[in-house]
Amino acid sequence: MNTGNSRKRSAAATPSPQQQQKHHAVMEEEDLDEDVFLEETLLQYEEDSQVLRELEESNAIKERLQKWKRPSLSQAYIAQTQSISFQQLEIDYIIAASHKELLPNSSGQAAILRIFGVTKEGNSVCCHVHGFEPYFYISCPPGMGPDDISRFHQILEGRMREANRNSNAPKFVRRIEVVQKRSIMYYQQQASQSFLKIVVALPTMVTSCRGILDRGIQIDGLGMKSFLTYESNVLFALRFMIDCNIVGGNWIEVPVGKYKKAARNLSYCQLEFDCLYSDLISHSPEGEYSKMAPFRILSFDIECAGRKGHFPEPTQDPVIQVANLVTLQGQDQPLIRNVMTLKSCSPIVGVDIMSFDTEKEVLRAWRDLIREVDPDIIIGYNICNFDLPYLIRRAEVLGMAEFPMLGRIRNSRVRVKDATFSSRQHGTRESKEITIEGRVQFDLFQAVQRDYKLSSYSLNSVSAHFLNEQKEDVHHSIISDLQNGNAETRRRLAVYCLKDAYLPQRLLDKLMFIYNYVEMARVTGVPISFLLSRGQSIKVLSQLLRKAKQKDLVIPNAKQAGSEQGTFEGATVLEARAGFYEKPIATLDFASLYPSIMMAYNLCYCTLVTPEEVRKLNLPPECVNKTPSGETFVKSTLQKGILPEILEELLTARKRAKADLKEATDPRVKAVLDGRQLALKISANSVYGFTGATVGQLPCLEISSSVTSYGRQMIEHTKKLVEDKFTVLGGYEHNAEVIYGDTDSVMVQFGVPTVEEAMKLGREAADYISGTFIKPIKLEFEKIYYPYLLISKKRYAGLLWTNPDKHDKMDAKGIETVRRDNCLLVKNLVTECLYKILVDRDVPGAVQYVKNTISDLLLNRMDLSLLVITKGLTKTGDDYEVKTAHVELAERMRKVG
DNA sequence: TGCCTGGCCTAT
DNA sequence: TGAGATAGGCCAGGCA
Repeated sequence: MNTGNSRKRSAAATPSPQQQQKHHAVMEEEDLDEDVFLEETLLQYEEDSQVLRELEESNAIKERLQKWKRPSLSQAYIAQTQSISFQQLEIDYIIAASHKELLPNSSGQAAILRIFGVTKEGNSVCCHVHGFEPYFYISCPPGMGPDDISRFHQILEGRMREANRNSNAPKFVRRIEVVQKRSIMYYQQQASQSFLKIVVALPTMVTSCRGILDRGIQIDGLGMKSFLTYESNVLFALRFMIDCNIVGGNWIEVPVGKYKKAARNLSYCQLEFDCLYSDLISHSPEGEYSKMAPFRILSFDIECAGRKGHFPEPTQDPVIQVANLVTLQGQDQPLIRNVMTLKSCSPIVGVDIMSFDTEKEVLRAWRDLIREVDPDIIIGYNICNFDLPYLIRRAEVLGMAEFPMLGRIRNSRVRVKDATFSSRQHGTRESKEITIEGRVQFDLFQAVQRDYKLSSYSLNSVSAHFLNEQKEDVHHSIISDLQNGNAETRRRLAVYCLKDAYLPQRLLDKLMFIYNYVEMARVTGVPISFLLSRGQSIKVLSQLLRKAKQKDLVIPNAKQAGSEQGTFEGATVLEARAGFYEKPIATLDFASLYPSIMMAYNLCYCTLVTPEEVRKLNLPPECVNKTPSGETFVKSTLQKGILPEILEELLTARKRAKADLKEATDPRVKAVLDGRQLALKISANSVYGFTGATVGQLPCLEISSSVTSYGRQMIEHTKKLVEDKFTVLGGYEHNAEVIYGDTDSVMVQFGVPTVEEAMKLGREAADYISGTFIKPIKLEFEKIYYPYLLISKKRYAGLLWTNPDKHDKMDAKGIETVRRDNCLLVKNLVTECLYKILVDRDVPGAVQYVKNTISDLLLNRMDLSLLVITKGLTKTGDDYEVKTAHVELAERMRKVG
């Protein structure tokens, strides 16, 4: 890599001194934030950094600061003659006094939303949004008139005051409106009914108010009455996004005249202003607005001088180096390469080295870098659970109160919270939650762990896997020695540290995380930060709330809405006729099985009919479907389900994205589109899981058990149809046999000897059977396995063919070769066996191979202990058990063969 | 030795 | 207040 070259390029990207000068003149005239910003920054240095003040004189520092800074604001922004468009990355809110000018009739404290983002020129934005109020719904008791509502309001206000005695809020319940809505639960004949929209002063009051209504309140004439609340568990920032049609990572525009420049800057952002929520224009992410702003991405890594044999602890072990890499989104070379070292460090070509005498200065310099560079996204490897908490704790230990001001809000500290994330999918994980206001944290460790199944998640092995690149070879144990050496040894450490900052950036690019995550945020509507910190269900809920809002439906907050807790029956796995098949096996698959079932049978919360209602309403049989699990849903002629509608939109959008992807030539556009089609597919598949999540937001087991019951029926139907139609009696050469099938697939032996013939029959069968199902359920011919080794349910291997000329690859499912709980020896042994069986077609040879390998190992125990790290060996200390397991495996293969 | 249970990991 | 689902194979370890 030519670092000299990239340095020149990055220098050209920042404005020339002359340009700066020009802006400066204008700015002085207008007394603008740029200038104030600079002044305040310098003041800050005087306050808390003596060393920097001394160096302030030096040109090197000025140059460095110049390079770190964002591009200056253009004239039009400064003069406020242009609307402000920016890509939003983060939205949060604060509690503060209402804006007098924008909301003259309001008083007291209010929630003010803050949207952080970047303009297409690369200027940072902090937009304070006023006037959006927290609210939720309850259904309106019948016969409630305006007087009753006003009385109800008074009672509720009183109860709220009682429950929040420490609060000095002038008012809790701002107002109660009657609105026409309908619950999303169950099919209902009347178009809508009255609901009360309860608007409260602050977001936290929603929870408190819900509690009161849950427990019940005394109402004249009605007695003690408890209320089911609706949409009372929607996080305030998400509520705002939904109501304003804002999706994660989209572009927002505030027209000229609609924004007021803040009198005092609360943030370090270049453009900071106030506006009303009703004046925001949210652009859907299409065309120009599907592009990405040039975010600033900081990748960093720290090194600590741990004591020998101990993992570094912030209470004792100092931070000795911090490496930083700053890259603009969309560029392939970093803008800044920097290392901060404790004690001197020899130069590294193309790297800005800052050396300090004390650890405090190192930490302070890093804080200053964050402030000056102003990154939108902070990345690294395991930064959320190691580097960031370590830095913060370490600064605490050193008594540096000024350190943890890393966010975009002036004088505001980062917040650290212990959090646990537990799901059946990922298990229970302890983690630290660190809030850095206005900046997105993206931990590559978390992202890779979520999105990829690997045997090891160390930075080294992940880099080797995806990048074919390894870490610099420096062992932990010698870090302290390198630090205590000289400028040369510390240079070696710095190179290591830099590489650890460089690899996460490479992974981010290679795996296209920015594109994929921004697209996921856009498709599902949640903020980007939710994608790493929250589960799958918030994404479905966000889509559901958006769709429900369009249709004037409201979502109840009840945990077991409409379904008794419990478990439900899943999919059918057809009996596996274990064996070694030397004739081609055709695989027929249902495309997106569960989504298409939900669409075909209109399964939704709002189409479900309770057994009592079925009797009461006396619905004509042609208007309803009774599912194989015994539930009733109305057909779309009476009421179209919103889950099916969401799914249709997701799947048609995916088709379009895939079509556009074919047309696209620009690699960036391609990346966006590929990220989008992936996000759309994942989203469609998680809707079913959402309805079956008994500990989720809106479980509905009637839906999920109906989905699986249709699935079971379909796979049995498919098996029967294939075996009935493709027979000698039916005019075919052989009788077809379904030898296996799982959930949405059947494996068929048509009896023909060639791949080509099997493909032809596979296609014919898929078309024929598809014709017997309701749209959009479709059975597709997918691939041929030839030969095919079926060991048992969920365990098989075969050579996979998608065209008749040559096989694509060897494919193995569920076998030791794909499992991560076996030692490498077992894995390699079995892979070799499969190769011999499937490619060489030599089953006795495979068995002999296993026996030979094992007896070799028996002869050489040394090799064994080096190679085998098995559960059997480590747990029992008896390696013989492990070997019997291998022999058994070989025996089984022999039997099967 | 066979039978059962819990833990782990995978298939879909 | 935060968490997609079930089916199923195989092993370790306890017990008789």
